Amino acid sequence: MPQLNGGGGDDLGANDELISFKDEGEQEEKTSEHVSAERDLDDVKSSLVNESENNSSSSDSEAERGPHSRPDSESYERQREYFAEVLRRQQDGGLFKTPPYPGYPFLMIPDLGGSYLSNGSLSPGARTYLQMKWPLLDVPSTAALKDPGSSSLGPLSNKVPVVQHPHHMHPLTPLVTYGNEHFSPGTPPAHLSPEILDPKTGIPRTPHPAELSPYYPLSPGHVGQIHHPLGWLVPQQAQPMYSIPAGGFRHPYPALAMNASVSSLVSGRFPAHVVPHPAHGLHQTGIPHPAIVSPVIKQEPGAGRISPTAHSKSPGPVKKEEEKKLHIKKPLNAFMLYMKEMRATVVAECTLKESAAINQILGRRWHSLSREEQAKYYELARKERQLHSQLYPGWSARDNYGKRKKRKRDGKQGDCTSGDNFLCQTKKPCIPYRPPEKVCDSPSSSHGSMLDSPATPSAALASPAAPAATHSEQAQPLSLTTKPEGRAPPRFPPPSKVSAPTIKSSPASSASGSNSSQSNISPHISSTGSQTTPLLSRPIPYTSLSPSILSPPNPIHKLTLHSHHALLQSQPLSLVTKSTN
DNA sequence: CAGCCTTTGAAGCGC
DNA sequence: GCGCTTCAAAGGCTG
Repeated sequence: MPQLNGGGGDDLGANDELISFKDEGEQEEKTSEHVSAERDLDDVKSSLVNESENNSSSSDSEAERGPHSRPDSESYERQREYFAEVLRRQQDGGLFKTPPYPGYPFLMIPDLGGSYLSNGSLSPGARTYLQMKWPLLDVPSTAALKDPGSSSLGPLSNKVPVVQHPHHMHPLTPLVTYGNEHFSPGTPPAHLSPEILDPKTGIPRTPHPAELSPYYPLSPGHVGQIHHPLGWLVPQQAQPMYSIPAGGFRHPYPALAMNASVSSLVSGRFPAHVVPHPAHGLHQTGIPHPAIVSPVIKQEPGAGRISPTAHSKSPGPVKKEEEKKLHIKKPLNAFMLYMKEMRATVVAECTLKESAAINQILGRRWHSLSREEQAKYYELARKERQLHSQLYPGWSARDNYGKRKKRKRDGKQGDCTSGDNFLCQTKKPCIPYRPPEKVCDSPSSSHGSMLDSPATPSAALASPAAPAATHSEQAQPLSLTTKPEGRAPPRFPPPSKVSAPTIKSSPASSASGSNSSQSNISPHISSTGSQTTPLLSRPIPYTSLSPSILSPPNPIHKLTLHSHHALLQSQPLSLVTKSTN
């Protein structure tokens, strides 16, 4: 299993906080394998990369030795250059002219414009190394690496050898939610272009996205690998929320991952260079934000589209046109992050695939989460919004309004006019969603009475981690119409009613001030009973699903089950969940 | 094949 | 300030 080694290199400076990932040699071996594929191109006998990788197992690390790892390394001056370059590149997009540190995967980009040595090998300066600050967790089959297409650097596809380890998610993994379409082949990073020359033509070209960032090479199939849902959050790992993970390549903001130190992320402070150029919405590194989606590319994922535009040097108008097409997605909220994280688990547990059903379960589980657990997601969401706003200062959620296909709201409302006005009072009709063959679907019939008890006791007891009180919260009565009967009142009483109104702007800040709000919870609990109003007499929604399934085992939940259903409580909730299978 | 379903939260808009 | 709407993810389903 992979291990985390705090502090990848003493010389990393800002990178000190990065975690060097070393898989007991396996990692480096695979990286070496990766590098070996490059040799098809430059036919290097004494591959510096390989050397560094092979030597990395020795006591001396490349990081420590720097350029002097090479026997012919001469001068102190060169060593100085080396570290200067390292530091500079760390702040400037992660490209190295010298082999990166061992333990960190990288892509070697031959710079054919550079000079060749007399022996035919590339001079050290003829390579550019794209440092991956997050180590490779796994490397794909050699077949993939030795794919002819990958032998030439240019076409390093998105399938570059990065596979996320299923059990170690990057803390930000759930943030990488902008789909795989981000890597739109277009949008050449201007400042990187000079760094990469087309291996065939020698003409400067725009690097393929995979060359720029390996953080998003995962196919959708890889994304859903099962892992401990909160593995990266659990305190015992003692990792900061935004620490570099063991497994994560898929940083939502690759550019930031490459440029901003973790501490900057955690603290919320962003180096000036992180702030993107407002004009085009791309980070300095040229790596598009994952939230940026080009509709065009989304429709035609084929790589063929890349580009005339990308390769052609015609910057001007065409480029602007493409930029106009960029779609910056909204940052994910806490629940979305949670869903991303937990979906695979729920799918595995319940053998469900339909997102609607899964989301129902996740919704219940979300409410059953402890305050602290939710707080983590709120914090993540807050940071994501923060990053998003940093990257796209001028972006507004309004920009995306109407970009989706218009929903058939008119149709729905038309239905309302036709009858069941009760259902029509809400945006979401209270029609239970029941996937046909739901293994996880619980004994809705046998335990229907469960619905009468507070759906999520913990929700009633635990105060939120302080999400910003939102309209959703304030409009909770509306939500109740789609929730189980007896659904707990809003866990997060509107600040305006409970605490300082200023909380709304900052979930995190409200989290810190949640204590004050917590004291106001019990009144809300008591009000639960009074909630048995017409609203609750509405058709029972999906929540016929057993709470034991919908909610993860939870002490509070157990307690409630005990009080309401001693029979069920007699067996562990987890068993109850399993038994449904 | 576009849109729906389903969840919560964030944000925008109109009143 | 409140209520409503839209969008964010996801993937099967539907017309």
